[in-house]
Amino acid sequence: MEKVNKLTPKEQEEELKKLGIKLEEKKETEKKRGLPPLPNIQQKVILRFAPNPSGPLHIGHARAAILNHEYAKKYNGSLILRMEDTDPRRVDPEAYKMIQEDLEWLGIKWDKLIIQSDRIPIYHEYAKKLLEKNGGYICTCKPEKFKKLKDESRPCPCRNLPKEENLKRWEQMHHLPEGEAVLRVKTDLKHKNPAIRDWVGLRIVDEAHPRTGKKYRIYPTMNFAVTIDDHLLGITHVLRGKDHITNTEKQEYLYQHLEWEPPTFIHYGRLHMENIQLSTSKTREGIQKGTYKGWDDPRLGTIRAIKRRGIQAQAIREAMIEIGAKIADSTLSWKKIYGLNKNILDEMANRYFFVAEPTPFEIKNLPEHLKGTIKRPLHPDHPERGHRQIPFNGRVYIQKNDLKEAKILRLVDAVNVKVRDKSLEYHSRSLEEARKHNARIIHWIPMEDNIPASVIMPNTKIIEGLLEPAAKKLKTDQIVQLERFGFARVDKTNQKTIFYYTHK
RNA sequence: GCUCCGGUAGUGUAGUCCGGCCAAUCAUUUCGGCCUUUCGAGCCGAAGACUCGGGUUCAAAUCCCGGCCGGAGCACCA
Repeated sequence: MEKVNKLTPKEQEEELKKLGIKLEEKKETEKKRGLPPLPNIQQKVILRFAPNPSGPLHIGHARAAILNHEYAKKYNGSLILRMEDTDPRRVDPEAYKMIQEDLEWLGIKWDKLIIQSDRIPIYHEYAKKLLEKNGGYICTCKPEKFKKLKDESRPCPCRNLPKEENLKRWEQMHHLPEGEAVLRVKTDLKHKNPAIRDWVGLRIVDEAHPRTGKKYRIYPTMNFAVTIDDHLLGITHVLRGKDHITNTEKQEYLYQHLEWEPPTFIHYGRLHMENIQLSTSKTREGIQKGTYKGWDDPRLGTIRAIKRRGIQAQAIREAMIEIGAKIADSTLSWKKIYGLNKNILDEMANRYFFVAEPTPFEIKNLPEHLKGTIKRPLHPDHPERGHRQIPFNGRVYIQKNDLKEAKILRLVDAVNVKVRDKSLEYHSRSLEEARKHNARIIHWIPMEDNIPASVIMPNTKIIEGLLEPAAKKLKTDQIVQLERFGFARVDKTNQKTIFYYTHK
């Protein structure tokens, strides 16, 4: 083993060739990765992603969206984006747009967009049908009274009304004040889970809807609207969180009443994100209080925050595919995301010098002929991308923390210097000399030609510094590696270049 | 409290249905070496797990029972 490790990569390769061994096993196992097959594939697979438009998407939504999208692709099926806005009080009018932006960034394409508030008449129509089939009833009981009866598995007086009476009550319901009547779906009053017993399908809401105003007063509940839509849209598989397990059970009664075949339901566990709370309502609160700067505050787990930090959609996608749709909860670690992201970024990000907390020096006794311009590749593995030029005249900024305990330093591609108290003195030129003295190789910035910059860290701390002149060409959204500092995304490029730090 | 569900390395995941080929997969992570004018990348290698206790069986990560731990639901929210 030790012997092998001492060999250079090339020698190792040659050794392998001699022995007739080929390194191809890795590729085979990679092909095995991916999502497990979906059960009950008979016809064209139709899936949906159905968010409540109450804010932009976060990493938890990304899982639902990506999983549905991946399965749709896998089976050449289609994906429907459905906005579930049947509670006027829980709608943020901005969210319709934000959700679509977030999905586009994630690389998710949907075949059809459905907005439930456009479909209220459809739900009313099926409400009537349900009453005609005697699968539901209009209940005018006080909530407390109904709850008491329900908990004792007893029917309320409204339950056994004839359907003609229910249809009449349905018409009257349109003029009743909020809270006075609901349409209940008949289930099993003896069901061991009281929540399932005769659940509410439609209710009166006296609140202007951001999209339809006061046009409607009777809105379906999520369970009612979802069932009708999933059937009408031909959804074959429903992939959703395990918090919907009892909803699935509720919905099954409605499928029975309407004599429809339910889709295949798959529930996955909760997704936590290390050190981050994902709740949209709590995030909104934080923004209103001023704790967060906005939906894209780098401390948040929203898609826009992650994007702003330079995380690639592909990294998120890979992580989600790996987590999959199993029922056990899982915690996504930043390390995992960073690792996946780095694989992508390292290849694409060009390199630049950024000196944090710059300290100025004039190198003493620098031979005149060593002044000039140094050239460094934009990417060490891709010389074809070109080079950047950095003027060197002995007057430089270097990073404060590079001076600690340093005796001899090499300014990369330039010269070696001796560190004395608070000054730098020319020592030698060659790299070999630097190696001999075990000098740390550090980056630097010319004193006359540089660009002010700051890097916003994931905890919102700001690190001030200077950039090399070639960084003038940087444009917003480009991702670079600041050598020896880390990857960062260009956020603004005015007088000063502003970066968002991605990771090491 | 009641009802349901889960528990494989630091994290995620494969294997669990149909017990043996599991001295347990892959990714990420961490560490060591090689290479390198970035502490990056690459290459080589290593570390690290079946929640616990019983039972069934020739044989258990896998089947059964119980404990522990965790989660979900118990709305006129989604």
